[in-house]
Amino acid sequence: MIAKVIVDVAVKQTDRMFDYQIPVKWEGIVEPGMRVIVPFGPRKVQGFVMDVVQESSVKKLKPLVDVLDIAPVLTAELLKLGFWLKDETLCFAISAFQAMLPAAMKARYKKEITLAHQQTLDRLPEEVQKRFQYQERIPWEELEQTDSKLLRQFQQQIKAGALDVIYRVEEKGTKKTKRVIFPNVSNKELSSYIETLDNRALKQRQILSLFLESNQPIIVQDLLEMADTTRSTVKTLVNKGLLKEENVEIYRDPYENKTFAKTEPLSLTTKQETAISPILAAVEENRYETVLLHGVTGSGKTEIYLQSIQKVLNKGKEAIVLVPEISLTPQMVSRFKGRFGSQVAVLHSGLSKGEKYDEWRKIHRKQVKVVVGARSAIFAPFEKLGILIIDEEHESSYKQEENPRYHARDVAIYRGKYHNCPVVLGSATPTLESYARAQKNIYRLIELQSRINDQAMPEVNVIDMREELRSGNRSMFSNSLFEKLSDRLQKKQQSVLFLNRRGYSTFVICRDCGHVVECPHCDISLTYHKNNHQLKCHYCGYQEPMPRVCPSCESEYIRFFGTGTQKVEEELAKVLPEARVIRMDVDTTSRKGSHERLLSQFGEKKADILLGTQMIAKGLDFPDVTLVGVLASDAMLNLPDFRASERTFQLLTQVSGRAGRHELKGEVIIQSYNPEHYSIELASAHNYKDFYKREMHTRKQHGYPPYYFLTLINVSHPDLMKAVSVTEKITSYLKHKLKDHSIVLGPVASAIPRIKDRYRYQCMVKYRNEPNLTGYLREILQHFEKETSQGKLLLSIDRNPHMMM
DNA sequence: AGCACGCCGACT
DNA sequence: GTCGGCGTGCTC
Repeated sequence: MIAKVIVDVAVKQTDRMFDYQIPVKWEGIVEPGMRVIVPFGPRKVQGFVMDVVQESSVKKLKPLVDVLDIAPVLTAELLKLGFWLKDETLCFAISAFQAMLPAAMKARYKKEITLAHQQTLDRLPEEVQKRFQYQERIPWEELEQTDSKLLRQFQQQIKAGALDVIYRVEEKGTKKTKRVIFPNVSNKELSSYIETLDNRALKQRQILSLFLESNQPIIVQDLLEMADTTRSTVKTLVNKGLLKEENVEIYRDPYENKTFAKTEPLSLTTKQETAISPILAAVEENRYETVLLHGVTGSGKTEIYLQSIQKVLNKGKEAIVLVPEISLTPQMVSRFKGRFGSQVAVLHSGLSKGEKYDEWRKIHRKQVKVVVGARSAIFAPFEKLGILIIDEEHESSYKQEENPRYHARDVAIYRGKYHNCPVVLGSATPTLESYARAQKNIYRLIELQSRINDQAMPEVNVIDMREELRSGNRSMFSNSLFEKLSDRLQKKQQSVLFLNRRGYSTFVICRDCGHVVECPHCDISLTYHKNNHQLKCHYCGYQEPMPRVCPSCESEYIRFFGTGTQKVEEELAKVLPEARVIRMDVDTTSRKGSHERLLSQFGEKKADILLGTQMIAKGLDFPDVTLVGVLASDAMLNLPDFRASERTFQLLTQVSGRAGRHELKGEVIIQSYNPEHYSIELASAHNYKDFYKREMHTRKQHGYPPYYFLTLINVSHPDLMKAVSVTEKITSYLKHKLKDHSIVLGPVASAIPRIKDRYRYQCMVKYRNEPNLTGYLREILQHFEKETSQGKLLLSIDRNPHMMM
């Protein structure tokens, strides 16, 4: 039997199947979707079995050397999906498969040197002998670090056959095990043995009767505790052959110390009833359908998800729920765990590699029926999917920004069609793409226009910051915001202050000559970090101390500019010294669990003001928050991205949704330098529909999605001229090949023209119908293959880009 | 990606 | 004359 294998070498030349002989002992065991270890050239690599066949056109096949899985880790569906992803995103097959599995399952490769078989040490050079004194195997990296003379000696011995090179493949993830004890004989024998026990053997008797009662394996620690005894007693019984010890694999449960209050389905409002019925119908009829659930913040979308999932579970099927990375807060997790208990696995970036691996294996072993997770959870290896839900459908985190550059929404729809089940996209601010599809009846549109209990939407005031400036207020808080903050402080209500850092970073500028300190390797200004008084580049990590005088004109008036959360915090302390502030940003939430901890502190009312970046925009639901302030609402508007308006609208709507979700009425203050901009005006009026119409109009005018498809080709090279000329070649090739009404733009420098000493150029294609474009793009990759594989030239193609930079 | 093979320049 | 540079091509 022959296995067709995709090997773990992500380059063009090996992006195909290689045939291997399946040794007789594994015939019938090796199946498509399993991981194997195969010899590849002189070394060994991991691979995925794609198919098992009878014949091969290759003459001398090597046998595969190991099988890593008992059951396939990729289902037949996922194998097919992998090739679809490869076609769709122009990535290598191996990259597609690796994206579907937890990182812990990726192979690690080790090269080591050992003494050849039957070789004695004394024949080797002294230096070499020394190295083998304390270890049988010497890691290759260790040798590479030593002097070249020794390295050469080793190489000679390898050539002479006295030393062997061995290639090992290891799994990154480790399985955690625990020792359990269980009876080695029948219950009958056990009880009869108890009779014969000496009267002094109290503990032994106790232990054995515990097993008679429970009839199942007991973890050693638990057993010791239950019988209040020590290892030696247990050992005695094991030695007598009555009990047996064994290691069993256990799962790390990231939520093991938390209890989730069991929740019962809430009774739905009439509006929710109407909204859920088409979803339930699709579940019932095993019918694929994509439903766009457009519900304002606080309209009760989650309860709709929960009850739809309940229906799916009742049918014996499984569910995947995607939530944006950032909102995988305990609040969201506990709603799912509370309703479905141990049937839920959670997959998000807050977990360690090992924890993710364990959660994934729960899915693989069908021990759970519901997965709640970030983007990659869309690949959960379920085989009886009954529903796929993407909450906050518009979130940019659903698009992967590295190969394979997929969008979770597309994968969800692929899987929904495969499993004949509904896909639900939920959002208060759907992407224009999705809403347009709903308008064209490609998706079914379900709208929830009002909040639960008809709670009013918060009142939104837009403050013109130019006016403030004119009237002499140069602080970052408008008078109105300041007054409201003090008011809440007095009433002992809470406020949330939102600072959008993207676009407004704390760059350093000289007030005399206007010189801005930039990164020497990237064309971007450095950001000031207060804690260590350093200037840092966000793209390459370069750091330098904050200069005391301007590097250009030596003026002393060099200051940092812009508003970081740290700066806001300081200002707050000046104007509202009595306010207790919790600051949430990358700096304060980098440690594991700190995100969660800060939020719960705020929830316990240990602070009056929550100040933060993007990460506090979504999903938070605190009853005493009655004021939300957005400090710089238009920071994003000026980014070089055709979605800037859409992002601003989404963000403002999301942020406003944080206020007044319960009995207390909410109020929102939006500070802006562009108050008349339609994103800001319409967001403050809670008017999605008009925003949609308005924005669709601009998209049509400028030839952007949803009217046009987009493909972005990024070229980067250390040599500026080379970067330009390659982009130029690509651009003219595409112009030549594509239809006249398709638009090929370029070569243009990227928004950040240089990162890590590489010049960056791009070519953008706008088109409506180009069935052969994928082929042309493949041609381009092929044409530059040699140059890209040498590492100097970097080409990346993004079909449906979300980041234009 | 690794690794071997092979062809040119500067060294014991 | 050999060592070692890295361009080229292959991996079932």
